[in-house]
Amino acid sequence: MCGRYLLSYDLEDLIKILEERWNIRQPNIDYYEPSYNIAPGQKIIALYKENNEVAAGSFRWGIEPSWSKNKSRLLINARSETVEEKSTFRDSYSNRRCLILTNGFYEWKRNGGKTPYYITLNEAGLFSYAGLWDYYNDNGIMKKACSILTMESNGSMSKIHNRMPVILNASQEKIWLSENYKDQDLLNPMDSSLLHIHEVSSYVNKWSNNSKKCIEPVVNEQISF
DNA sequence: CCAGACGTTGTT
DNA sequence: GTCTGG
DNA sequence: CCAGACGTTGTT
DNA sequence: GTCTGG
Repeated sequence: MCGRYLLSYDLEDLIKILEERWNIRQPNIDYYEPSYNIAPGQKIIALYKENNEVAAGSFRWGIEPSWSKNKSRLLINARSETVEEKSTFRDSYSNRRCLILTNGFYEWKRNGGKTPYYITLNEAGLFSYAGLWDYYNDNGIMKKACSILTMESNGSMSKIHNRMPVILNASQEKIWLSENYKDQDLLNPMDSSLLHIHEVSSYVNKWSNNSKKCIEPVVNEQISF
């Protein structure tokens, strides 16, 4: 699963990357703070198609279906295996795919307790998760929310957790956002040998802890006699 | 037809 | 809203 | 995802 | 345990 991640670039650097890599000149970002600890419900940045152009926009992390009575139960993930058939996601899958910008995520390994790990893509810097978006009604104002697709973990990721986010490479990103995307087998693309993983401290557990300390490696102390 | 679920994860 | 189950 | 709350009434 | 909030 993917329930906590980061996007820690300064706004200036992020805007530069958006222009160089996506030719986005006027990102429609109404709120951004660099974060080492993005939690469900927060404002995040994603790329989506608007007027047939790739645009950057602000989204809430967590889709809330229009019929939902329990407004606080956000759908932060969507299973890639079933996204085409589930009524909650099917329309978004057809018409509202997005790329959720990131430079790494966290996963907790259950082992009696829970140990957090920081996972990133080797040398890639900024990358993205395949996502879906939909509108939600915020006191009469329609706003955008999104979910991160998940897939079965493979390789070293499966030692930590059985699920991982769907990560797309540059060419897959373009296909994912294209209007004529059909089922091009993009939902299970990541070879986790490309991922770099290291243990971090439980400092990251608390969402309000938002600093570089979240991603600092923990070296397990050897107990010597 | 109406009633009830509709999502994911982890844990049990 | 839309689908499934009875 | 994890952390933290989880209840009511009356009085200040 | 289960729900809410970030």
